[in-house]
Amino acid sequence: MCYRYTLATPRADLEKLFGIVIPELPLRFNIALTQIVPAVRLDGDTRVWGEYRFGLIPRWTRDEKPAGFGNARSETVAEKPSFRDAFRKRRCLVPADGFYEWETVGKQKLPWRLTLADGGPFAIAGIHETWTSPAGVEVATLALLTTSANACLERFHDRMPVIIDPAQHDRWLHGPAETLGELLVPYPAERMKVFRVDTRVNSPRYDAADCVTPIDA
DNA sequence: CCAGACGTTGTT
DNA sequence: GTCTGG
DNA sequence: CCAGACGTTGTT
DNA sequence: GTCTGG
Repeated sequence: MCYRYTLATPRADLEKLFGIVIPELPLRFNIALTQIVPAVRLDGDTRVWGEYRFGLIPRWTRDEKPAGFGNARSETVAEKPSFRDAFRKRRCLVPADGFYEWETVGKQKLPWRLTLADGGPFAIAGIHETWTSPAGVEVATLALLTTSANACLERFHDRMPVIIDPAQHDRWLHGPAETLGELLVPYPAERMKVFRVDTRVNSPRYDAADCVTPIDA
């Protein structure tokens, strides 16, 4: 699964990956739920950069402060009432350059970071939804799709985020939804790497460059 | 008809 | 233990 | 996902 | 909002 990730890639590299102009953005070393994150979506046929609250809130949610859903299972996203409209009509590409997983050892929670083999940026399959609060405030929200895990996730659990290859970005954004099943698969373990990082990552309030520094396992 | 659910993950 | 916040 | 709060009253 | 259960 994926509830914590990083986006600390220079803007120029993200512009190259997505083929659009991107505004200056802060380097992020520990993105957590409820925070504002960027994503690429379609406006008509044009890719546009937008900002969303991480944690999708279904349109019909009446709570004052709903938590929202950080992840949606790709196997069922097309049917679930909370996600199906977004999956059909509001898919997005969520830029990242790594994500975190935790290994529980006794009482300790030890964080690891997973990246692509070359350490470069990639896109996670996302869906977005606009929620209107009881007070009438509109909030753009998103969730990340998950699939079964590859061997790199073995020591953590059996889910991982769906990573969309650059060659498939257009297909993910344009659909149609019925044809997207083959994109919602585990990324090859051979093209990823995984390494321990400092437990300071555990606190979602800690967001500094040393979050991504490899340490000995 | 109305009420109530609507979701993910990991852990035990 | 359980819920909320990030 | 993990961290941190979880409560009341009166006084400063 | 929409579907399911009673």
